Amino acid sequence: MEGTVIDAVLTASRTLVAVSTRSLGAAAEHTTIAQYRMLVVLASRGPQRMVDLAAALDVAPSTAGRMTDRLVRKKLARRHRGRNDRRSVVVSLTADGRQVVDEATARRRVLIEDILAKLPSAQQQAIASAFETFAAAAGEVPEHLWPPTPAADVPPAGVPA
Amino acid sequence: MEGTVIDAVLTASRTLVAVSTRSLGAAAEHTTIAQYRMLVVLASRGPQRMVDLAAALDVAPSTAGRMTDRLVRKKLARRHRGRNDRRSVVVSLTADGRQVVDEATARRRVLIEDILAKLPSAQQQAIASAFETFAAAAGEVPEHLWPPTPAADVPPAGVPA
DNA sequence: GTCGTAATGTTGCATCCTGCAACTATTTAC
DNA sequence: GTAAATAGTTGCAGGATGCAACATTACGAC
Repeated sequence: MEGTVIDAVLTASRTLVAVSTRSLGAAAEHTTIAQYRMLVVLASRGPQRMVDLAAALDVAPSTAGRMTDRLVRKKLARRHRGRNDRRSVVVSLTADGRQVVDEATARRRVLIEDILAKLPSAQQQAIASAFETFAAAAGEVPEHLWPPTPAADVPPAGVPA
Repeated sequence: MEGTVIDAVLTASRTLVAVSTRSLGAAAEHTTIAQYRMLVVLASRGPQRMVDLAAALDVAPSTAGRMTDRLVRKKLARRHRGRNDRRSVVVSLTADGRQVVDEATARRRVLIEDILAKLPSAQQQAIASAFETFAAAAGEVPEHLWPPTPAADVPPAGVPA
């Protein structure tokens, strides 16, 4: 394959990674990147068991558990006991947690918009098309139907207390 | 501005952030992401004063200092005393440090190549063009002339010991 | 030249992130 | 009904991070 193409993607990659990082840095006052990643998973996939959450984040269950502790302390997430399987713990977003995710995404949009605003409309279209193609090849879910599930901000089913 | 364009970029952004993360996870055995970021800055900008390094990474000087401690312990970086300004400390890469950066970049190239390989050549060209335009608008240095300076792996000038 | 101020790093302290190993509570398989 | 697998939590250890306090060095005003 031609190296030039990869070079172009690699360059843009650095840009976007930087944008994402910045959108968080200035973001939620005291929400860390790790915590934000967890919020995003919960927002996009809905309430998750601890194990699945850990797997989605690619961290050890103990890490996911303690991260959940902190999010709960900040009222960004909740812990529920699974009723089918009483071993399991289900973590879900609170309204506050959802808001943090929404705001961060909004900030990122602004940063990207600032970059695109420098270009004529025709080039913006070309970029949209190319980026869509790329994301599709990578098997990513397109933004306009993201998050995949509305992710109801409630426990999976009636939980006693 | 049209939301669709931003959506496309945002989607591709998630893809690339994931790729970058993965290229490190499997990467240097015990080099963390933070350490890797520092190595990249040193590789791309050459030896840096502690203050500038901290600014480039957007962390506090104390963090940069302690991160440098760890990199030095692993023989990936060196500490020098500035001779013009004896307050300053200059950090530079060792050959080992440079190698870590090169290997991570190579891994990332492979991941991106895997994605692009699914597309016909024409689309690859379109992607290259669009990504270049985007990166240029963001003011990023293109990959084919990166790192900007050869970043000589030596102290800025004759340092006594 | 001397004194006050600014710049550069480092250290102490607190908090978060992380993984591994050990342990408890449940569930499932035989 | 007991053994094995699964789900979480806790103890322990090390890296990442920022803020405040401190020592050194440089620079500017006089």
